[in-house]
Amino acid sequence: MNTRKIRVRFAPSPTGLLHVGNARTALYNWLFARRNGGDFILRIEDTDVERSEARYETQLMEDLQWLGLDWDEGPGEPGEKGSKTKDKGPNGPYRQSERQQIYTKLTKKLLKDGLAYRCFCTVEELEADRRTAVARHQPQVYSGRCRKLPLKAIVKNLDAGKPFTVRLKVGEQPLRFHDMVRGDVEFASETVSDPILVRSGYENLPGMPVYNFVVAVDDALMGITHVIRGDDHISNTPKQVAIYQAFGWKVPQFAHLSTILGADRERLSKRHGATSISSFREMGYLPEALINYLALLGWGAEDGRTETFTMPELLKAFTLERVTPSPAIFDFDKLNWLNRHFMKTASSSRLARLAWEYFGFMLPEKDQASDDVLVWFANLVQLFSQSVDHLDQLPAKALFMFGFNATEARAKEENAEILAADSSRLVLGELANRARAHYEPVTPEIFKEWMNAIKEATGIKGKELFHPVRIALTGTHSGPEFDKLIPLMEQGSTLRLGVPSVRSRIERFVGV
RNA sequence: GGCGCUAUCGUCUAGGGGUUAGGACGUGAGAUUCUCAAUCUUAAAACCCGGGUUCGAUUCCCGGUAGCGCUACCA
Repeated sequence: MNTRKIRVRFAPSPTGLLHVGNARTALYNWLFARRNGGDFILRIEDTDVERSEARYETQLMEDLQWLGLDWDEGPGEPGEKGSKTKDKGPNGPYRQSERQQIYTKLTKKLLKDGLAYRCFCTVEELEADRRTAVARHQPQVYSGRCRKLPLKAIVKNLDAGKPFTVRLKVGEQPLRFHDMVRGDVEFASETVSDPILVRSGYENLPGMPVYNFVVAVDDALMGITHVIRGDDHISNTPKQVAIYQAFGWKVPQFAHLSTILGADRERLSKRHGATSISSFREMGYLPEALINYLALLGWGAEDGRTETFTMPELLKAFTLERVTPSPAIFDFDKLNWLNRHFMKTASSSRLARLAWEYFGFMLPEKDQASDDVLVWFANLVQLFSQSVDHLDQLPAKALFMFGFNATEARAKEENAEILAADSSRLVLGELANRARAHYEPVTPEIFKEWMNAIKEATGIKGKELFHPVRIALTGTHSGPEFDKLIPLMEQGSTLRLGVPSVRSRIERFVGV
């Protein structure tokens, strides 16, 4: 029955970093739009002048782009740090701060049509009403005192220069809307009462419109067909519906997404650790892992078992009908699992490119690195990324590749214990003998021969054999397989990165 | 206080009037490996409570409880 093109919007306020909750809202909007051939609109709700900052707006757009969520209409592309950009799309402006005249014009219309009225009640009066309402166990709503103010009284107040707010006249009928996630929702009109549309102001100096007014106006004027947002807006929705009705606008479909909670069941916040998209990026999470995880937080595939999705797969599978209404706790473990999954499927060159920055002084400037270094590093990243949750953990794991402190390795408590054994001394002695007599690069084959020979000569095998050798080479008794490690060390030692060769490691550790 | 939303393993979820209540993360055990990670196998683990409807409710209805949200001239 509704053949209008689907149009959805994501409307963040630039008062801080984009966090995972909002990012999920953006994702669901984007998926819904893309899947149904609709438009995804980005609108900046920057009416809170105190807290809004242009740099957050830029950051916001960069975060969305990083996630792969592009918009059809909105404030252009992110500009130079915090500079405002030109609108893209025919329904702008897309910043609420630039839409004031629109709101003022519509307020006048409402007033003229008798659908809204000036309210001269003071904050103190309102506060008193509220207190009595609570005492009487009644809803705290506006009494409607100024609704029936005779014209004479209004003129008198205006002449006296009294400031006023503008309130909407809400009718008797219950306010209903359909929620695609929760079904039909209904509010009795007396629990909504006459909401303020415009803050205190004067005839010649109108006040600022309030949020509920501007969202409804913007959504309607921008032709939004589906409002997908957080469930903290459910209680606002009847007010917005009343506004739509006053203007005679078609009420959109709503879909209210559940809250994302921390492990303590409180709303997820900075207190729970990293929650902003940019912090996840900085930690070396892959965008596709975050997207996949966010998709799973409050939605499940139809087959009830698929957990990993690429973006095209998500696009195919996602429907609003399968979004769950109950709140979800953010599970860092599962995110980590997904990130490990996507690190395995990512190409080693991409991983290497992303991981480069975490290695700081260990590596040369990226654009000055030779191809040999690039290839070597890609191999290193591929090997070590198997044992990390996210990329920024890589340098700690691979540190021993770049330098080797024999004294420190010996001093470590768990190492000292192993090294103290007679068998270890024997093994390392044998190893040193072989290394001394060997001037060619060590291959995994040669290394294997050494180990076999040592095993024969000493009768030591298994842990007693490998543990001390691993410590001598890497400084710890855990790490990747020697087959992979040995070539990496040998190749690395030719690259002027300060990577010690196998032989030099042994020499440094055992002594010459 | 009022209004609203929500309720299946620890977590994310599937399911739905009769099921061995399924999957995934995490956890335990085992296999593998020199070790860690990975991988494979395997185990433990859930329908908030009380009424009603019904031959039968975890599923439908009502109530309670709990959590969360809104209750602003914030967004």
